[in-house]
Amino acid sequence: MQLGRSYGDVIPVSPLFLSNPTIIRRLFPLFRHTVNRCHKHPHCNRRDTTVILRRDRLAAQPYRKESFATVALPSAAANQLCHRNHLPSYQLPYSVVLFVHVQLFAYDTVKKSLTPKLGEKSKPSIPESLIAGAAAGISSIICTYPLELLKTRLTVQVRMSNMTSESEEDRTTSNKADPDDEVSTGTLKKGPWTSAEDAILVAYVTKNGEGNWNTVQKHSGLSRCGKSCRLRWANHLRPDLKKGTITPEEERRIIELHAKMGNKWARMAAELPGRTDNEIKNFWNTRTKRRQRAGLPIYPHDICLQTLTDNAQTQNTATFNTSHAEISPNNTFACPAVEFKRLELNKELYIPNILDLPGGALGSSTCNSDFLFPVPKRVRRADTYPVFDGDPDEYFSITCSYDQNLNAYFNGNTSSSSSEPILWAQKSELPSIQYSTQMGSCSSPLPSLESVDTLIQQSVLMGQTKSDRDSGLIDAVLLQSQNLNTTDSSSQPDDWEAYGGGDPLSPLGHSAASVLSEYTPHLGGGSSTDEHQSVEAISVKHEAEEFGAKQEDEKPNHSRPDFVMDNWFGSSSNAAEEDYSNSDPIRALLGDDDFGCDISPFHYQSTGKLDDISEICIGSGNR
DNA sequence: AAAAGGGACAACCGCCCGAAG
DNA sequence: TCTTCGGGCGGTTGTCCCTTT
Repeated sequence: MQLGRSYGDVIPVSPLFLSNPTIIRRLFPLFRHTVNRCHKHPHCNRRDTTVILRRDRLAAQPYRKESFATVALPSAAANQLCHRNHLPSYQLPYSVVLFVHVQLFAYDTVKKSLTPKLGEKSKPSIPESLIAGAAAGISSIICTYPLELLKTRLTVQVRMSNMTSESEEDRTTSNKADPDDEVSTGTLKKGPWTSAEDAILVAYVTKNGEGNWNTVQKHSGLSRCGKSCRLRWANHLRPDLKKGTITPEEERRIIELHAKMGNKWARMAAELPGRTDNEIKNFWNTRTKRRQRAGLPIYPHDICLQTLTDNAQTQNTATFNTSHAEISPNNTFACPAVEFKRLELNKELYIPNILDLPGGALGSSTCNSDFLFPVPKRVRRADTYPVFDGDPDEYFSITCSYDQNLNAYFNGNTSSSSSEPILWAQKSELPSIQYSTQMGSCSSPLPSLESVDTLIQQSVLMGQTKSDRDSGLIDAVLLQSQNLNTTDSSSQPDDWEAYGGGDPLSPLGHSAASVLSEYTPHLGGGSSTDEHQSVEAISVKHEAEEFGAKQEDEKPNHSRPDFVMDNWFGSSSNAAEEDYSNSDPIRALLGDDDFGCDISPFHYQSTGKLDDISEICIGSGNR
């Protein structure tokens, strides 16, 4: 299967993925999949399923992708899953879960930790913000990535598979460049971003919105300057970014825009949703270079003619206006001499065919000289714009030849192409360099591979320890609380219970989701009203709209995770409730069904349904 | 099959500009 | 007027991957 430059979007999944109806119903629209026999073992009845993320649909439904997260599995379970599914050991299985599940788990974990056991002395009163912060922290480190960042992870894993035995020398080098060193020294970090930094930035922007980039460092702990944060967000992490190569339609639009605007990449990006100025600039420069090398014109003739016509009309309009209205100070008719002068200068270098030039440059006196002749700095006759070869279809016959599937996708016509491979390449979400020095062996990724992973493993395995309170985070909360509460708190009401409202099982009035979104320590800073609207609440609103908001009379709390799940997964039937109450959510979280081993000794009183969990084995796909 | 070369691309940095205080 | 900040853009670098040898 040809996937272009990027192969990270191919995800072999376990059979459980296919057997879970809710996952299929909710996730599969985001994927294309093909089922293949197991080639490794001829007599094996198992079928491999190759799943490809459909980023066009992800982009069309941003609120859905926000609501899923991936969770790393403990290594033992991961190895077992790989073994069962005949996957190489370097492929790390992940669970795909609803983010609200993770939040609920974090909530209950914190709650359990802070609730005094029978006969135990009651704990000091703990500020709500600290409790919520602890839950938020646990949630964030359990979640490996939102689904949208899955590809980043995929790329890393593929790299790991290719790294057989990196020398210790390289590790030493990587240690020297340890970002922690820079953090400790207080200097601002430069260079590629790590996924951990990305996660922090995403969390910060999700919480506080865009803008005030210089405060990001102060409030989030990132050792990055504001501009670096802004660029990272704008060019890489923004959820509305359209990933993938430029489509022919976009390409044509870029050409048109460039013919009108010149190198105004930001303005062009504004006309192309999901594309960044940098992306367009890179595309244009590459395209220009390529076409110059091939001796092809920069602008197809039809665009030249179209722009020429447009500008002629504009000029007529302008002429009409100038004869009937006041002459604006901005009207460039006021200074034609400048344009003529520059035109003469350029004529000395190259007298182009009319079709070689952007129509805007030719037809309008309002254009600037740079765009009139966007020639390279070192002008050689062969490097200037070649004469159009006269074939009107030359340009788009090339691009359209591989675009039929694309058109089907972007036009929403998927029926005819559902069995076709995705032919365009997907962009890698992170610079590859950032992992290259940190990769260890294939079978056991180094903790330094990603600090996030380490945290995840620790977090997921937290319950395997003797005490749930082994979490340093919770200990820190307790410690800080004790510092804050110098008075005896035994007589004070249980804030946690009070916070949770009347429901002894669920976080009711302040759901875990709302708690997490409302109180996030070290991230708080702004105070806009939007900050109190959790991502989940937003998702619920979208979902409620989509499903007609049927239960208005019941006036559900839209921020409640159980409301989310009811809306997403249809029913709140008794059977479902029973199922949920009987399940061990962490077992489900870790894909227990598929492992058949005890990998989750949590004794967890669930507050949410966790019947829609499944694994994704992240690996090298077709490589 | 392996190595080398080169194109394509992503992403970063630095400089500059305009707006706001 | 100066400073700060956000943003735009050009240039550059490093990596991936395909093609050629």
